[in-house]
Amino acid sequence: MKKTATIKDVAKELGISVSTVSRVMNGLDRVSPAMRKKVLDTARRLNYVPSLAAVSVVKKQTKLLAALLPDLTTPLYASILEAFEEAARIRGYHTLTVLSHGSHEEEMRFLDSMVGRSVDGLAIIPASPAFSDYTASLKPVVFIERPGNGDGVDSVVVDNFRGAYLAAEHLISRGHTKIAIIASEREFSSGHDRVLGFEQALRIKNLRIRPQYICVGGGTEKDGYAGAFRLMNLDDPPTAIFAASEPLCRAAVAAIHDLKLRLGKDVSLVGFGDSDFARTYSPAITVVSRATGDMGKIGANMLIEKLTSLSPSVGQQVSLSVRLIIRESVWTLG
Amino acid sequence: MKKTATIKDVAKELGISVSTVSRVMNGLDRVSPAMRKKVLDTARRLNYVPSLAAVSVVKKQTKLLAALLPDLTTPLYASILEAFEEAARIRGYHTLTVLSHGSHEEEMRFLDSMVGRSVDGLAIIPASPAFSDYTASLKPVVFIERPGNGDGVDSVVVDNFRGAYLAAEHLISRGHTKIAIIASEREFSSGHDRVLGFEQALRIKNLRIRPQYICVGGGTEKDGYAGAFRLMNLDDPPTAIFAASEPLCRAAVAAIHDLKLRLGKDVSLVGFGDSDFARTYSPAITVVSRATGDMGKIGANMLIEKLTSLSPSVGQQVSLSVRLIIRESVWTLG
DNA sequence: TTGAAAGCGATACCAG
DNA sequence: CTGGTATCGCTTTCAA
Repeated sequence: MKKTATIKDVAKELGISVSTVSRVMNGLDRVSPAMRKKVLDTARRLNYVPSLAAVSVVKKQTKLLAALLPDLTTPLYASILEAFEEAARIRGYHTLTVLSHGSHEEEMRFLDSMVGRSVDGLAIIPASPAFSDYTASLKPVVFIERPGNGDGVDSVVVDNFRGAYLAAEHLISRGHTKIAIIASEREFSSGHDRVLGFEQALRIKNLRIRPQYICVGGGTEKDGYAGAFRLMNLDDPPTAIFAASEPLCRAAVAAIHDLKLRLGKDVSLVGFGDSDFARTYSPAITVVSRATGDMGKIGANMLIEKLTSLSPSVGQQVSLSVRLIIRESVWTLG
Repeated sequence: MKKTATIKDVAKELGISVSTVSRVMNGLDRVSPAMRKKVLDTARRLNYVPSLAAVSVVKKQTKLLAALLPDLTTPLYASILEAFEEAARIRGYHTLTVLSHGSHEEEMRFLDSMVGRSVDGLAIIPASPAFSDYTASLKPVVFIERPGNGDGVDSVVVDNFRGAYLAAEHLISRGHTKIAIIASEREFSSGHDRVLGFEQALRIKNLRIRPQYICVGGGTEKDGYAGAFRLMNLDDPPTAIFAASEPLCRAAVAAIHDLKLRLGKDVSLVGFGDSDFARTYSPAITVVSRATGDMGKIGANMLIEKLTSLSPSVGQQVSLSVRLIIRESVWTLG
């Protein structure tokens, strides 16, 4: 491991002061072109790069952003982080990634460890509903995918209500009246909003909301499978299902398959969230698609804006629009 | 933003020296229990947490690991990073994530930016074959998923050769003799090894390797689709296909579907790399599964071992075993 | 235009 | 056991 040279090494090598080297490295003026060149040359020759650690001690900023998210195997989160990292890097920031695995304890541990770890700002995809405003007083924070519940915290979320509304509306427009929903309550706000949007569509179209068609429970594939199974075994089963998350959608498909029902014929389906699965399954599945990448990108930009802006806007809430991707899993009735 | 207190604040508050505060915070002995308690209390009260930036200036270590990978939308990479982060965090390290998006320029830029950014070690999932030994002299490095090509660099990879061998062998054991492979050459070493393993199995079983069945090209879904399409339109098409990567497998399935062929009946298929898609498609797809999480975990542990060990072993090569998950996409011939 | 010196936040050695 | 102080690598007035 060749050890990196320090600013002193460069200064000594040239018999000049460290101040000058510092000026050159920071691209400040007040330094002669000749000197500048000499410094730059030996810096390169000695393989000198300023230590960010030392810089951040004095400058009190690290060009480091921390991102907290539940996991990376959920494509949604991976996609958000990917866009976040890219947007951050473009603006000169690096991204520190921490996974909470859905545990609120881990989330709190993260917050603690980020106080000392000098990061400039925090991006959080909460796993638990209970994010106190402890966060707000700490460092600049932006919540992604779910709103934080402190006062004046920024967040960028997807329009879950409207997404669910679109899904139900689509089903209704295709002649369905017996429509069920499988949603997760564990997803707190987002899951809840999807149920509301769904019900709103039925209400507006004057369809009756049958309690036995509202299947709200866990968010795992297992839960979804059980839910779909129960729904299709009802005396009067629905003709269409809205599966309000990717795993639930996958599970519904599996249940339908196992029940020997033909997807898109015996029963129609709309999912929430696009995926390779929905895209390539046969029949391909109609879904509500959210701009997942945008969430990460906008999140990063909002955060950096807060860091650099002199009058940081606070309490900003961005809600991203969704769109319906119509494929082959919905049958036209009547 | 309440600004964090410094060690001086704590010392001043108690009218003691910073040395003592430092000792307490670092859990050193040589400090009276009474004093220890007093310091701890006021530290908490003042919301004091040692600045890691300052610490790393003097200690020359940051407890920060940098991970470079092509992207996160590839589930394999996301899975590796997830396991890496967790293993690292358990051992007290944080993970800095940087994405190369497959560009070697980005990879080099990463290396450069990591010199100044004080990170203790580097984990790299190379996107390009050309990783000079520039890396070796920089900081402790471990390569994941593909071997680095410097001398004495550590790496943890999957046994691609054996995986492909298993896939072909399985197909052969089910009576297939006309077996094709769709592989990517862009995946350099890993793709190459898979072709070799595949051919080796045929050779050992005394099957002829027909050049027109060896379909080596790009790694995208588009490439895979074209490949499968071509194969099945041959005068004498294969009865089985080994798709040597996840996207290629998805593409092959799509092509087979579009050709109105029945997967698992008209044509058999084995994929490389498990996925939700392979698991939930109908028929479910037989695949070679690699322990993706292990790669990240082992990678992190190897790296940390190098950092902490007094006599770091170098040039270590770990090759992870694979296994075949038999599902429904392979038909037993006559 | 350049240099000297103070300071950032923390550690560690040396005294007492 | 506790305090003083040099030091880490770098930035930033303030003089020259």
